[in-house]
Amino acid sequence: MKMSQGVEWGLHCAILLGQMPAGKKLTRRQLALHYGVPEAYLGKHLNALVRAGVLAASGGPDGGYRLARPPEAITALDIVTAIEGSTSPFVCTEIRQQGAAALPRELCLRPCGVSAVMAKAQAAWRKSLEDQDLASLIEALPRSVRERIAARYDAQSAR
Amino acid sequence: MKMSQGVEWGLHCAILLGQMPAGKKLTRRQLALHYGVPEAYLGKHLNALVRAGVLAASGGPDGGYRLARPPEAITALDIVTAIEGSTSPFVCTEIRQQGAAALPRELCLRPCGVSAVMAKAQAAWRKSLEDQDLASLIEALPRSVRERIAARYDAQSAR
DNA sequence: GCCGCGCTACTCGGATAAGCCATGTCCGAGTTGAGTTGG
DNA sequence: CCAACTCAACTCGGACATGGCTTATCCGAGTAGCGCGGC
Repeated sequence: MKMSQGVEWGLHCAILLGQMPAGKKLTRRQLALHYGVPEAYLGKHLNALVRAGVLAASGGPDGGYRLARPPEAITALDIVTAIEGSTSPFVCTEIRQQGAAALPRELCLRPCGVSAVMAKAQAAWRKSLEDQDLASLIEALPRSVRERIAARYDAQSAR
Repeated sequence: MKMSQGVEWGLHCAILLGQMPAGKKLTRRQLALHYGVPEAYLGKHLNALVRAGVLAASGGPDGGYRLARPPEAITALDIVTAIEGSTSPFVCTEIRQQGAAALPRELCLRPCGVSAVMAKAQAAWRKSLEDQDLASLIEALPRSVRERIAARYDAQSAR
């Protein structure tokens, strides 16, 4: 099992964008240079975030990405599911209904215990991510780090 | 992100083996036929469970697999990690230390917030799986299902 | 009748090939701002 | 001086190659029971 690298990128980019003053945008090139990641591939993941309604993109000169909602209204789960997909990593193929000892349909109305256990664990995982909003992630950054960011992108800011 | 199919197989096989009377073994062929899955590939996952100390395998005539410990001492997490590996699906590549805005080493002594959030979610997932032992999974099976299993593998049983 | 040995059949285990998804890249469509020109 | 038009550069977005991991399979090493032969 391997999670897409884009999740890390998306989270960091969202945290970075959340520190920008209102209206300020960052291009995917800026984001890619900031973290030293391939620009085009990063764009692919940013696009997924736009589709999910987490980021907003605009084209043309002075275009770029910004948060589509205030950081308090964006959870880590929003970002992860936008990039990674909302389908559970575990898929129950109902093997209890297959093979030589297949159970008849009427005994399989309830989900099997295996599926239930995995679903429960997945729910716990999602809950943990849902309880973390972007604002708290930004607040948790050391002051010195936030100052570096602010100094780098002061850019007489908002438009 | 996609979890290996073998996790489902391993869990079901462990539940099945846990219902056998003490000493009774099942060959990988029996297990594969029972669930209608490819025998050789199933063996690969069963082998992983043996390496992890969850199952015990024996060769020769009347060989096969059995639980290495009583069902109460085996958790769902044991089985999942044995097959899926114990490495976290999320790997932090420390992109905060890379790229044009790389942070100096002395500001990165603590793990970054992103890594912490993902690790916390992963811990919640593991905890959920760890709280489920094999015995409770077997107990949760409908009585009719357990009877079918018993009837199928009565085989004057233990050796 | 009993013990030891060899054999055989059966088991698992690791080394060996295809398929699919994540990765990585490219070029094109769309948009916005600025410059220019005419009124 | 102002407004509208044209242009051009810059942006993102989707279509196109590549690699690694999961899947799938085969054959070989090891083992335990069984039968046979000798004592």
